[in-house]
Amino acid sequence: MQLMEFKLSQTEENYIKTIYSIEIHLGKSVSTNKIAEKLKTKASSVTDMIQKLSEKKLVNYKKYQGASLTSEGKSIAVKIVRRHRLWEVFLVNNLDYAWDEVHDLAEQLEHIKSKTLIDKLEAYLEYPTHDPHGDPIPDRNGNIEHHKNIMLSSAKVGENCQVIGVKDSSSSFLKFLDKTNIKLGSQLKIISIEDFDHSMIIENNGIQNSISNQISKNLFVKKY
Amino acid sequence: MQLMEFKLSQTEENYIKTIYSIEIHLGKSVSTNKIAEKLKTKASSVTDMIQKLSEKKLVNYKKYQGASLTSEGKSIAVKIVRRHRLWEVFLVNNLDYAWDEVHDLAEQLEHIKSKTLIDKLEAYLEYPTHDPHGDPIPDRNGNIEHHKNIMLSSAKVGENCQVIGVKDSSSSFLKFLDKTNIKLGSQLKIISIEDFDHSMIIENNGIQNSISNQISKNLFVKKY
DNA sequence: ATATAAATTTAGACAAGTCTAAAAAAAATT
DNA sequence: AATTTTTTTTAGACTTGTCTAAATTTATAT
Ligand SMILES: [Mn+2]
Ligand SMILES: [Mn+2]
Ligand SMILES: [Mn+2]
Ligand SMILES: [Mn+2]
Repeated sequence: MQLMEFKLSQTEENYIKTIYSIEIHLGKSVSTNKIAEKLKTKASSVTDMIQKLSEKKLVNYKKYQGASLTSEGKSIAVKIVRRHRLWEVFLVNNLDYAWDEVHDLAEQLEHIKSKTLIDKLEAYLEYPTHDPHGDPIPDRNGNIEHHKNIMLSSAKVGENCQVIGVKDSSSSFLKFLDKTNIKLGSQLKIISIEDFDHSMIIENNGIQNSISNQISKNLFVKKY
Repeated sequence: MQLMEFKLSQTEENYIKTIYSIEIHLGKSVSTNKIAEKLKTKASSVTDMIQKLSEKKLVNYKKYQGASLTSEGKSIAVKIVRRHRLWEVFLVNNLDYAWDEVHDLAEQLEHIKSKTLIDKLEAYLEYPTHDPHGDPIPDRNGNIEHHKNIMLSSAKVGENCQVIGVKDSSSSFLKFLDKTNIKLGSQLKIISIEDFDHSMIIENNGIQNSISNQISKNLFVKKY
């Protein structure tokens, strides 16, 4: 059966993307309330929409059992994520936005409909593999690299880590990182870990800083 | 009275832009039917919308008298035109689209809401003054150059003209120009004009071509 | 096992924008 | 001036997506 081309509304796309991101995160089907919370809408509205998406075979749904994406729904979600992240790259690399400023704009731009636009944008940006927050960009066929979930918080004293992504993309978190001079690529050495609250002293560029567990739990790193 | 910031829907913006372009063209208030035709909607829908825009003081409206933009409405329209044309420049200059492919995409992109995006895009594009069809781009204060309405059709035998814009931006017209090797900046010499149908023989880059009146009426030129 | 609490779904209403059909006004013809 | 035609407006219905309030189901706690 060939992939039908769907013309989805902006709203439908937002629901699909939201279900996708929660499902990835939790690894199981997504509750009505979770979706409502993330979309800042009401549970009753969510029920309506997932029933509609279920009729379109984009969502698996049984009453009171939560929702999960079908493979077709997942493939649409990945396309939306691809558009979102490529636009974020453009905004940061070309238009000189800071990494904490681009999310809301990308939320709009990801819904622009065109058969050719995103591939042309990707070529213009020279095929970036990650967005400004370190998240992988799916390729044109929907293949997406798996984020290895190593958080800074799991590192041990004496280890060296390189920052490769942020879990929380909120402006307040990103601005804190700017202030502390932590960016993608930063090389951090764990000097010590406080038993009581799991805060860490890290060395970054020769400078030592204390970092709360709240922070270290939101930084993806790779050890080296 | 200070300029209120309006949050208009995409639909409202499209009505305003449509009224603007017809009003500019005709120089008088715009009939319900004309708007309906251009927006491919029904007259009754148009009546509803212009009444709504009238309540918002963006449109002057008296029953059965057609609609015209207030100065506030006009200022909004110019902003939309600015966004449209800057996006068209980006699509052609940076993403390698042809000039006949960008209109529908710009129709979507012009509705992206942001206080900063368009000025940043304009800077990135290095402050272009005209879009790919030769139409002037309003500056950030809403000032827009007046197109001098000299059409190629009004040129006389022996005169030299430079193409500076197209009146019709339809894909079929633009593709015809591509085929005939006429582009913005092309220098045309009028070799002869046929009395019967006002078709012209023009010389372009050393090559002579016959051009119908339909064509010459849709090319903005300046004489030199 | 029952009672209580929490989550989910249904029912009914509303706003935005659209449409068709009918009524009213304006314009064009005779 | 009266009639016909065209344009515009109104009335009522429909769609998408939202909400509140009430009903139902599932989960939790006694
Ligand atoms: Mn984002
Ligand atoms: Mn991102
Ligand atoms: Mn255009
Ligand atoms: Mn244009």
